[in-house]
Amino acid sequence: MISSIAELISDRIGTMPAGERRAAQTLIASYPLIGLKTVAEFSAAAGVSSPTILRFVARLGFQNYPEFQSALQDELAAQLQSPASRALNPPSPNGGAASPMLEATLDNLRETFRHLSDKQLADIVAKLADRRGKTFLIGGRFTDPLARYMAAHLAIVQPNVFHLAGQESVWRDRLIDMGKRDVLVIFDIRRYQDSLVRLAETAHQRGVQIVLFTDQWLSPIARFARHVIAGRTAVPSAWDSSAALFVVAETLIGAVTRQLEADGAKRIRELESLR
Amino acid sequence: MISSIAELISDRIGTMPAGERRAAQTLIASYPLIGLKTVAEFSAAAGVSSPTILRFVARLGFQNYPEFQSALQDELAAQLQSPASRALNPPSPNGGAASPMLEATLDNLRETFRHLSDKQLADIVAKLADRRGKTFLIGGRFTDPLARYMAAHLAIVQPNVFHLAGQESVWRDRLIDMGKRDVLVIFDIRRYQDSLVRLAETAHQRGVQIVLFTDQWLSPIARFARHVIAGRTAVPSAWDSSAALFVVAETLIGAVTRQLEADGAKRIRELESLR
DNA sequence: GGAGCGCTGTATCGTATGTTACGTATTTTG
DNA sequence: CAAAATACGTAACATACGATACAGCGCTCC
Repeated sequence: MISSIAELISDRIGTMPAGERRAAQTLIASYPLIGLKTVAEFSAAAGVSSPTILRFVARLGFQNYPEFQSALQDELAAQLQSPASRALNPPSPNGGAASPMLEATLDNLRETFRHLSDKQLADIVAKLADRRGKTFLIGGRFTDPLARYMAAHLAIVQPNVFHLAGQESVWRDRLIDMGKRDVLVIFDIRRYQDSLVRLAETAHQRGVQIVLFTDQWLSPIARFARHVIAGRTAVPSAWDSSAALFVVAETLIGAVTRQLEADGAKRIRELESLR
Repeated sequence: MISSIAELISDRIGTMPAGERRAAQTLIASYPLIGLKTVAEFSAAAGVSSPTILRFVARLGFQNYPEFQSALQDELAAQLQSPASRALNPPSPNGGAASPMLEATLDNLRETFRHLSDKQLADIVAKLADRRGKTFLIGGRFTDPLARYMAAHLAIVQPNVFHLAGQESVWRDRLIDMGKRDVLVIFDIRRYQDSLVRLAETAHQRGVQIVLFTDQWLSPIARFARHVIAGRTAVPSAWDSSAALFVVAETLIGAVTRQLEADGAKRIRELESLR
């Protein structure tokens, strides 16, 4: 079974004429980057002419050069999705059925945070900790519990935190309460829910800042969002995983709490004396 | 010091207009692959027009689109050269407040699963997938969302799954419905809630099997529980983390679904035909 | 409420890119 | 050794890609 293009090449390199073999070797040498550049650059690097490059990719079975490049990109995508950790990590000490799930989740967490900058988090924290506005939270069919989880914590450290529960018609009416200073935190992963998109659109029109938790394919709500957190959701299961978004939510909860403490919010002091 | 383009983007994303910000978010979400494709594909993925993409790369300081792509490719090249360094990267590339939280969570996950035997998981899965009994789920102040999350999934793959919501007096009455064949899944971490303990005790007396998700110090409910899942909760935050329990829950959800598929449950087949 | 500014998309343009045809060189085979 | 077949590069071509000019729109600030 030949899975990668590199294998395909080494499989057929024996049957190639001299020029094409040089192309193959050049590509393998700095795989796969040369293949992503233009035919002219590739041919120059290999020291052959451009038609030779094209004949080379044709021999590999591709209809044209762009198709070849797309294949390389897809390969790269797959490689980047599941980072090297899988190759490094010792064959899991706990070899059972749980382990692939755990490994995938660990990867998802690392990848999610790798794509998340401190600045972005800091911006969101600043907005959430801004006590001048209200905070609303809502999620989709499977992610609404995450909205509840976040709301449960935030509502303790600051006032004016509301989880939008119940039927669509109910929380749509809450739009009246939302204005420019307010934040709407939405959790929405595939399959994206129309009702949430409509909510987001209306809220956006009212000037509400939207913080969106979504998956890496980005909910259409990203269009209206001020801040987008894209979490990895792929796991070996029939369901997508929201674990990465959950951990980001916990991180934000912690950071907002710390921020409010730093601000010396009276509420925090009162809370501590209550305990 | 700004080294990667991703950093550059998150640094300036705050100063960008809406359209360009969408471009930035799209790129970050599946970094850096979209940026290697054509302007047209990039713009389509981001849901903006091509000129917006070009303005976006111009704002990042690139003279033209090809130059931007070259920069991305160079970055990729450096990354692919030393794949190990990226996965390990102890001096976190993202050294701020988020990282300790992430590290602690990763540790918690690993530790939690290390203390979790396959057999234990298998037993719980078998019980949850047993269609002869009903499944009830409930959680505490902060963990009830986890119960909801689990219920939302389980209720799809099998009938008779109920989340106990609302006031204590309400769900206490549901005890009447519970019998020997039924399962009660309880989430309870510090500070343990008396109301849940009382519920667990009564349910236990009625012969209900209890599956308890708790922290490493074990809720008093452990005394009545048939199965206990102890998750690590310590993180550098004012709050405890439920992430480990969340991931165990997702693992169980996936395993139960797989089990039911293996059992050839009619419901699963019907579900698939519905989609 | 009105004027100005900035952002965004549509449509057009020039060009760099991939593609192909053809002629020459090189190798292979009878 | 000759003749044919294969391989390779040059050059012309067409397409699709990135770039730009312009107009419409919404927003902010007087």
